[in-house]
Amino acid sequence: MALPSSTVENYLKAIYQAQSAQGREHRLVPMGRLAGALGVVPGTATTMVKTLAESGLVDYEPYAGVRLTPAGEKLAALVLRRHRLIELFLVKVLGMSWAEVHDEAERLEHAASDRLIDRIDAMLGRPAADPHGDPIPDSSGSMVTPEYQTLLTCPLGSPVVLTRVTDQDSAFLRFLESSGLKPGQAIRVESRDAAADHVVVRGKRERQIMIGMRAAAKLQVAPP
Amino acid sequence: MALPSSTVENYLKAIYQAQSAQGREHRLVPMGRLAGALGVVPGTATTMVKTLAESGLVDYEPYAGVRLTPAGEKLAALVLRRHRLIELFLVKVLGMSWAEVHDEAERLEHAASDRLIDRIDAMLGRPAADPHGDPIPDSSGSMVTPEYQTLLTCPLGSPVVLTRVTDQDSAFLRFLESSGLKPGQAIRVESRDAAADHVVVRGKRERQIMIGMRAAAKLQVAPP
DNA sequence: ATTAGAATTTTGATAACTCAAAATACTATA
DNA sequence: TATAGTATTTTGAGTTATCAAAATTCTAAT
Repeated sequence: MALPSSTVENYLKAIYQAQSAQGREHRLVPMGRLAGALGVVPGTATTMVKTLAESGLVDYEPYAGVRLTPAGEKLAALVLRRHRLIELFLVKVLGMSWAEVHDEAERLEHAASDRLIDRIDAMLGRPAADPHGDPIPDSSGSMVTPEYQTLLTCPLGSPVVLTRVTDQDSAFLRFLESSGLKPGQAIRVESRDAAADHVVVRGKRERQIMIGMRAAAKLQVAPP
Repeated sequence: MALPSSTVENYLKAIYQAQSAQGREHRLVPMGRLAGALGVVPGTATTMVKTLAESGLVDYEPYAGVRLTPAGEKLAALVLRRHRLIELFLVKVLGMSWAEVHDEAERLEHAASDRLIDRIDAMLGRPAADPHGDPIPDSSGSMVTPEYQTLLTCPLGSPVVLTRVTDQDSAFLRFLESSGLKPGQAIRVESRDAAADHVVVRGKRERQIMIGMRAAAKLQVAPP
């Protein structure tokens, strides 16, 4: 089969991510959601998804949604692998900021050869996660996704380590960076106040940070 | 003006390179040559060149050929800058082989942002030339192209330094690499024999290498 | 069960790039 | 200067990916 165009890669990636975002397994991604994620009108997504279905990369149920086939899932994982390795490389080797690498990787992921990706992987020591804590699939496309607690669900008061940030918005990332809230950082949740819709976190050098609950749900943590 | 598509960038680059390859200045590049360089049929090149002319990037004279305008030349130089910095980066930082970086750079040059390119440039210490000895334009698009002698024209017997290889063919590059003939290498031309169509070079560790004259013309040298 | 409203699909166009092959213009030689 | 041969341009058509807006289908509330 021919190389997938970068458009195809983007559709597969978006479907993959929408599927993971929507709870567990075999859930169909509705066209509206997919179109929104890709910044196209729904009709465009419908058309494109039908051709992906003909290539055997997705299962498509009219009026219901799409789901990746195993073949599509593998391809999507390889795109994510490229994306995440590139992000980590840009941060670690080129010293770029955590917040600015996403868009860069978004373009480079379609241009980098497997050979280059493998060099990068080797140079970084076969890392398990990117700068956001997102797990990096291996070269066969398989990935282990640990289940973490979030700032909303972890025990109060105990020390935990920030492990993953599930939002790529660069303003949000800049805020986290300026607050010292990067993956790897030891923190603890001091209090939660549902009425005030906030969580208070004690971070780096005992600094106290207040975060809205919506945002707090995007910060995942693990026991130290 | 909108970002040029990678197709436009490739046309400009090809015109630039054809112009430099064809001796001096204001020479028009014929459509056949351009089409050949880009791997498209001549009719395609004609059509595309007409739209480039409408954008003010080239001057087009029907049946005669194309030439870059100053605007087109600047854009082309910036593409070359990206290409050459990426090549050097892949060799120096990622340890890729001299012969394999060209194709990689060919794709990455359209995806890398100015910001990334500047990081790379800084990390490499604002280099003047890429692994082939091709000069790297600065960020304003200007470039100094030193005039070198070639193995066919340099003095016989005197030590010289290999400075530039004007051929990207990867089989040729692999041959050079295995012969120790990389830019920077000190060598001297021992003899030339027009009848036998060869040049004898004394290279690294006094090793003797024989090269056809066609190939020798592609190796440029400078006084040590 | 109907039906209003939302989501999805269809239809008809468009833009960028390409090719094949016919038509045309150049050029070099006889 | 006529013309054979080559290079270039034109024409007509195809591909991929997109949008706007009309038509259809689904869904949830009455």
